Amino acid sequence: MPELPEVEVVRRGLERWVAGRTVTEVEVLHPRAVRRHPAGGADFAARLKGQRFGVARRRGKYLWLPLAETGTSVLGHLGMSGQLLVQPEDAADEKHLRIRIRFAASDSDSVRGAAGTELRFVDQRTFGGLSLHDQTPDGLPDVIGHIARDPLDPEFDDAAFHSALRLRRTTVKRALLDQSLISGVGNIYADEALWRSRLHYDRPTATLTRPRSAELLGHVRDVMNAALEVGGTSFDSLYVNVNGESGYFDRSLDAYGREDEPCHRCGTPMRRRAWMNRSSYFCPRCQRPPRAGA
DNA sequence: CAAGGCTCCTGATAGC
DNA sequence: TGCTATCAGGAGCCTT
Repeated sequence: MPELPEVEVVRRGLERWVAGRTVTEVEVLHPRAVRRHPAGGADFAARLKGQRFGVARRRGKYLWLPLAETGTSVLGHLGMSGQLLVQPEDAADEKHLRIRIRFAASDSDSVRGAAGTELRFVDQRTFGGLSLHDQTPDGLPDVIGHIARDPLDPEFDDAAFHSALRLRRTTVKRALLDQSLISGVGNIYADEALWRSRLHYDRPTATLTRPRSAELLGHVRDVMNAALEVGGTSFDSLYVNVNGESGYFDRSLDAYGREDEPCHRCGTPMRRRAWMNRSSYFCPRCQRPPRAGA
C-alpha cells in the first residue's frame, strides 16, 4: 500500500532510470489503467509516442513525468497495489501488467545502465493508473489542483494547517486523510502518527491546540522520514527500489495491524475499530476517546 | 459549500 | 475439497 514515502521512492527511481528517455511505443493492456484519461488508451498511446520524459515530480501520492517541451505530463497514481517497474525488455510480463512503455535505443538515450529496459505499470487491483494532462503555470497537472502540499514539501504551511483544522467540523483522522488539507497521508501512517501523538482518531479537530497539532504534524513527518530512510536508498540497483517497497511495514509499525498485541508504550492490548469502511488501530489507554459531545 | 458515505477492483483468508 | 463471505483501501463522485 504505497503512501507518500513509497511514492517518493518510486519518483527517485524514475528520476534515475527514465528521465531523458524518449518513448517509442506504448501498450495499454487494461482500460481501467487509463480511466483518468478520458480520450482512452489509444489516444494515450498515440500522444505519448515520440515524447521525451523530464524529471519526475511528486505531490502527496501523485507523481508525474513532464514531457519535455509540450506543457503536458503523464500523471500517475499507484492506488492500492500499483507499481512502476523498470524491467529488461525481454523479461516475462507480470501477471497484472497494465501498461508498457518502450524507449528509444538511440545514442541520445544516455541514461546510464538503462539500455534495453522498459517502463511497466503493474497493478493488481486497478485502483491506480496513468493519464495525460496539461500543466498549470506552476507545473502541476491541471487535475490535481485540489491536492494540498504534503508535509515534506518545504512550502507546506504549518500555521495554515492548524487554522484549517480549527475551522473544520470533523475528526482528526478524517482530516489527516483529506488530501485537500494535507496530502500523502494514508490509513497506515495516519494510525502511526496518531499513536505517537497519543490522539484518538475520533477527536474533533476543533479541540486541537496549536502545540497538539504541531506535535501531530511532527510525528507525521517523523514516520514518513523513517520510512523514506529505509526504502529510499541505493538507486543503482535496478530491481530493488523502483517498485516502492520500503520494507518499513514489517519492522517498525506501532499501531497499524496490531490488534490484540501489546501497546509498545504501555502494554495494553491494541484495539481495532471499523471506521470509514476500513480499520483504525489504537491503544485504548494511550489514546483516550474524546468525551461524548465534546 | 462542507461533510460523510458509496464505489470501483482482485486476491488472500476464514468459515462452513 | 470447494464454495461463499469478508476484508483491504485511495480518491472521485454523489448525497445530504
